[in-house]
This record gives sequence, structure tokens and C-alpha cells, in this order.
Amino acid sequence: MSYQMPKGTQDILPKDISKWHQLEDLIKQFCYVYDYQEIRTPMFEHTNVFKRGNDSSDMVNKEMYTFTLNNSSTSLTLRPEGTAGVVRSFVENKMYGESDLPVKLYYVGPQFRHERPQKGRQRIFHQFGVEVLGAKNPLLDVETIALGWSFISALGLKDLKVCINTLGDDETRSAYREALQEHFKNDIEHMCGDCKRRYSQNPLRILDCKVDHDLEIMKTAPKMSDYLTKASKDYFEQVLAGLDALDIPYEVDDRLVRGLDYYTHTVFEVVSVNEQMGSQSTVFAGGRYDGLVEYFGGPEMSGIGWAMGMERLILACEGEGIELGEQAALDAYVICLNEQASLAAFKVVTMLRAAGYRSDMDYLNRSFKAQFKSVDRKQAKIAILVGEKVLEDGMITIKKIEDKTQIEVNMEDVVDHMDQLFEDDHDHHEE
RNA sequence: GCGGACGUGGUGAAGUGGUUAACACAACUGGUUGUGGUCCAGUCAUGCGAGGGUUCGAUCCCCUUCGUUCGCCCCA
Repeated sequence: MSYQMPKGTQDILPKDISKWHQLEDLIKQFCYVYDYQEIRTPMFEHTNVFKRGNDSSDMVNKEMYTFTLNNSSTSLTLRPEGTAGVVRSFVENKMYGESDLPVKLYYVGPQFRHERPQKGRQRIFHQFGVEVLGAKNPLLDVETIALGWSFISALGLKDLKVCINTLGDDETRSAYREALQEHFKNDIEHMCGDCKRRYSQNPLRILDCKVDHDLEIMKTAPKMSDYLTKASKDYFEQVLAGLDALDIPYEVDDRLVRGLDYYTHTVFEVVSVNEQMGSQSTVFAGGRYDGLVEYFGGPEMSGIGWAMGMERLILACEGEGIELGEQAALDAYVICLNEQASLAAFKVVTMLRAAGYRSDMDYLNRSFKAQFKSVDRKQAKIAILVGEKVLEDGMITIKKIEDKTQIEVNMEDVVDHMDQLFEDDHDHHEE
């Protein structure tokens, strides 16, 4: 009989929307300054855009909202992440040919994952992400991180740290893969089910297993850094040098491998260390991907990008006591003291609105007292009283809440008087 | 997918196997205050997530289910 929203979804209510507006505005500013352009891709794509080859991630294998409609055999999937759709679009629209390279893009929008909800994790959540396609330059790895880092710094967030690592190139990865498989060969039988699966699919992920974390065999595992090719090592060092140059603090974490299988070279996570974040503390994370553009049928081009969880960003701000979004006060609230005068009151509000004053009035024929309470609640700067007098000679009362002064004016002149009052106000502020 | 906690009016939140489900805030109405923010009075859950069961009788006991929340896993 009663309806409720699906598990893991949430309404963003008017009382909270100004937080989102503020964040979105700031995102646009930063992306503008960094010369990134917004792209909006579909909320759903063909399933194979997300489910590619031998992807071993839970996100792709267990958490996607996949559906087939009517008699169609087409399988569609609600996007669980932003990168795949953006790269698909980049290739499909041949952006690799018509624009200056690299193409620098950003997106903001909902993502869908069928996970068990908890703090900082919803089934529909919002990500702000950037992707830079068509150039492989360590400075771009640094630039994207700098964009995110300066954005969250501008918000005032402090309890954050950048964890970074490199996965090297294909040569590095396959050599390291083999080394890991060799290393775990005799012990994999005694390790957890996930690790057994990872052993053949993506042995790198064994390293950040929480279950088997303390096994001796984990501690003696070969290190990625020993298998990096010269080129990969140089690349990573240049990335770190870039971060140093911009004074972005970081920690190299050689266990960091990330969940998505397409990453190569640089991978990073920016996590909040604020205790109020709960266990989902990654605010934004990403990395470089060498094979994706080609996978989607484009030329051999590298890309780098990251995604930021907006809900987590809000949590992080709340955790650090950063106030987001303030409700702007009303300029004028029109009180109608007489039902017969309501049309006149309505005209007054309309005039005020036409002049750009944020105004409202009572629509419930409430008592005088109740209407005045609305003035307080809505923090209106001006109360305008429309009574039976307006029917006789068109006179209404304008009351300035701040100092309780009031004047009687003809309703036709209400905008002029408002202009005057707000003019005075400005003078006051400038003094 | 696994585990813990929880689910009472707009909100916060008491409560008990048995005729009227505290209290506070908010809201609304009336009075008072020069036309509001003070103060006073009144009104506001046939219902205690939903569906079963036990019982003479359940919001309080049992089962199921839905949902919330926190953790694991995973990830942004």
C-alpha cells in the first residue's frame, strides 16, 4: 500500500540541494580553468561496453544492473562507472581525429551498482570524473591529480592523503604476473576462495587480499618495483617528480593495485583519514589505461582519469565540519490580511518577481500571525502587508524587518521602493 | 553474498501483554505583545514498517518479509 524507494537509493531533498549546486558550480569552475570540457554520455550502454573480455572485478561480474527489453536480444546495462562510456564515446565520435590532443573531458552524474549499501556506498550514487585521452605524458597524470587535489583543497578538506603506485606496462605486468603465480604456486591451495580465483585471473589482486593479508607467503611476495621495465620506472619517477613540484603530498604504496582491470602505469587513491568517513574512505581514485581506446576500436592511445564519489565528498566535508550550501534568504514576503485582497497581493509578488526580487506569499489564507512567522522562517528581508486598504486606494505597507521601519506606498510603486531599500542596504555594507 | 544493531506522529524520543500510546520540538488555531520572533491556552498517531502466528487480548512474545544502519567483501 505504501511506496518506498528501492534499497540503496535516496532522494536529494530541497534542503540539501544547495550543497550539490555548490559542488557542481565549483567543479565547473575548476574544469574551466584546467580546460576540461563536460561530456554527457548515456546512463545505460550496451552491456559489452562495461563487460569486457576477462574482466575480473566484482563490479562488472556481480554488481551490474543488466536488462533486456521486450523481444529484443540487446542486453543493456546501467552504467556502473564513467570511464568506459566516455572512451566509447571518444572512439565512436572519432574525437581522436578532430580535436587537439589530448582531449580533456569531465562528467558528473549518477552511477549504478548493485552492492550492499552502507555508509558512503549507495546503489545509485554520483561521480564527478575526468578523463584525458590521446596523450601519454606523466605531466598529465600529475595534472589530473592536481585538478582533483586542488578542488578538494578549495573546499577546505584537509584530512586526505594521496596513495600512489605504478602497475607498469604490459611487459612489466606479464613478467610480474608470472613471478607472482610462481611465488604462490604451492600455497594457493591454502588461501581464500577469492585468492584462488584471482590466482589465474588477476594475480595482482592477491596482494591486497584482506583475508590472507598476514600470511608469510604474502610478505615474501615479489615486488612490482623489481619487475618494472626501465621505461615504466622512468615514467613513474616523472609522475612523482611532478607531484613534488606541485607540493602535492603522497605516499607510494606498492600494494595498491585497484579494482578495475584496465589500469596500467599510474594508479592512485585519495582517501580521507577522517574517522567519520566509515570504512568507505576513498574520495577519488583512478589511473592510467593504455589499452582501452584501442579496445573500443580506436587508435592506440593512452588515457588517464579518475572518479570522485560525490556522496563521499559530502561526507568528508561533514566529517571535517565544512558547511556546504546556504539557503538564500527571501527578499520579500507578502502578507495578505484580507481574502478579498489576495489578488492584489498576488500582483505585488508578481511585480517583485519580474523585477528580480525573490518573493513569496501566503496561499493558505492563514492568520496574520502565521504569515508573519513565515516571514521569519524564510528569513525575508522585507515584509509587505496587503490589507483591505489596497482595495480602496491601492496602498500597501512595506516593512523592513531588520529595523522594523515601515512605510505606506501605492502598490504600483512597490518595486521602486524595494530598489531604494536595497540601495540603502548596499550603502550600509560599503561603509 | 555474509554478519551485527534497529524500524513508535512532521521531527526527536518514552513506553507497557489488557479500557484514553508519555514528554519535547515543529505546525495550526485563539488570547497577549503597537503588526511576527515572548508568554498562555487549545488542536495534532483508531495507530506503534508490512504480513502471518501465539493469546481471551499485542505496539510490546514468535516467524516471515520489507526497509534503515554499521561492518565484512568490494569500490568512488
